[in-house]
Amino acid sequence: MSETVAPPVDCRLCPLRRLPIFKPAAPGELDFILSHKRGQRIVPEAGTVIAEGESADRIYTVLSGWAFRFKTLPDGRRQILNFLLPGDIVGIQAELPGPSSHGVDALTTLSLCAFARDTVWQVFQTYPALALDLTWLAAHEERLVDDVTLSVGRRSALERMAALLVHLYKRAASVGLEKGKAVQLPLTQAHIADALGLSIVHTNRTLQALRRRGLVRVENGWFSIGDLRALRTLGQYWEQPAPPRPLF
Amino acid sequence: MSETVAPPVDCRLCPLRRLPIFKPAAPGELDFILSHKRGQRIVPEAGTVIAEGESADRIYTVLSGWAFRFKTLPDGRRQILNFLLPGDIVGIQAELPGPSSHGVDALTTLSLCAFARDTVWQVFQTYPALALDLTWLAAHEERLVDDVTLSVGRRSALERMAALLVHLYKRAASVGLEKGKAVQLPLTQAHIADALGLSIVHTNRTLQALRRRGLVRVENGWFSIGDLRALRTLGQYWEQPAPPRPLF
DNA sequence: CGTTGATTTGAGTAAGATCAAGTCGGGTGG
DNA sequence: CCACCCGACTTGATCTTACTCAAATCAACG
Repeated sequence: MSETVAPPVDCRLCPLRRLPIFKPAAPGELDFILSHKRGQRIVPEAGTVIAEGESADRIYTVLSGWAFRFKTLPDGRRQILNFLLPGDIVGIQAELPGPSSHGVDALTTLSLCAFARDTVWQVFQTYPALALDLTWLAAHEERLVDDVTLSVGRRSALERMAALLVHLYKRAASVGLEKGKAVQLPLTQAHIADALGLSIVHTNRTLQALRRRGLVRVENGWFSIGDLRALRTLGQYWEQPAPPRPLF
Repeated sequence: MSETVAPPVDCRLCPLRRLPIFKPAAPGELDFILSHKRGQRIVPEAGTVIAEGESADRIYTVLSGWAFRFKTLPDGRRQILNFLLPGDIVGIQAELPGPSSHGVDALTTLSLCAFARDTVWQVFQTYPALALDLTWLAAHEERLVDDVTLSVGRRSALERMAALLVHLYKRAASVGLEKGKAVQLPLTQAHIADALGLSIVHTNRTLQALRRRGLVRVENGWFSIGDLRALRTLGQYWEQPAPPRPLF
């Protein structure tokens, strides 16, 4: 897997920080983060960020691109746990040393800001506020997984699909990936199936059902929502309004 | 809901700390924790610890008893996200102020050690190592939810049941709830159904299938495992060996 | 005893899985 | 340029798992 490590992007110029969903960094924090940064890691489309069951010595922030977290059963069945977009952090949940209980794969070319694992400890020792931010990010991720669990456990296929699409659309839009009324959706139907706990065939038919009803449009990698209200109602999906989130 | 607030149990005498799965507290930490403790909260069986959608001003550690975390859809369908046993922490994931995205109910009479929410911030400011422990506990919980998601999304009913029972047995045993070869299982089949994303009827039949095969025994609230190896194989469930965990 | 909640059983149904062929592009090599 | 290949997507048919509906049993409890 051809990978690149590029010179670090200067955090003070980070394009993500200009987005309104991220809260501004406190004085000093940005310099601290920058000083601990170990460079960019570029993972190609479909590449492995963290292999399931291997221990990683880095943690990352997604600078650009899409990825996903997953687990597999010994016999190969895979469940996608959540998706990672710019601003998300990769690998704090593996805080305890030892093998990662999940894998992370890239959906698109992925640019990651890399940090040594023990940066976490430095943060806790010297920037309690930033440490709390990290914990916030971890807790936020858990919340996303909670939602997925609810979906997979208790929503019908159609409802799951509706909820997932609204979720992804909103998240992509919130990090500036909306172009007009559409966002790029770099997922194959196999990914969607693994995220929803469905077979590929049924995923296909379910997606078609939503299309037929005019609720969503999907065309060569882009997708847009035809009727947001109807999709939300169908999926019983309303995310709680989110205050600006930290960006590590 | 009749509730009690009792005088705090002295953390230095906490019976949980003697269990081998918990790592010893560093000097000073125990006094710190004790000094921030706001007393015991006793929640009766089936009582509400945190109502879904309400903001809680406390966080808790489970001293004794069982509870569970759940989410519901607007139409009432419920998904149990994970179970809480002695030593687990309740409510850090709601670190951001605002309504809790999940509810917590007691399965048995529950004894909780209560702390003010801003204790978290105090911890981060004054005991970085303890703060890291809190984050570890949060990350650990996420891992449990990851497992549930995998189960609900990709395991068959029988596999899910097998995996859940092994999981619960091991956890109960690890906090000293094993009596001989059995542990008390304070769940109704409705709880199991909501944890596995199944209907009650199917849960019942699935459980019977495991019983018929001699893999588990369940009798009036107690349960024991007939064939651990077979259950693990059936459920494709092997937890990773866990180092001693922090206890807040 | 009567009530209530939990568990169990039976019968019929439906959602979603599986199996098996397609189609439809976008490359690649000849 | 064209044949072919491969992966993603579709479609149809059939099968299974798990859901729903309905009712019976059972135990605890007042």
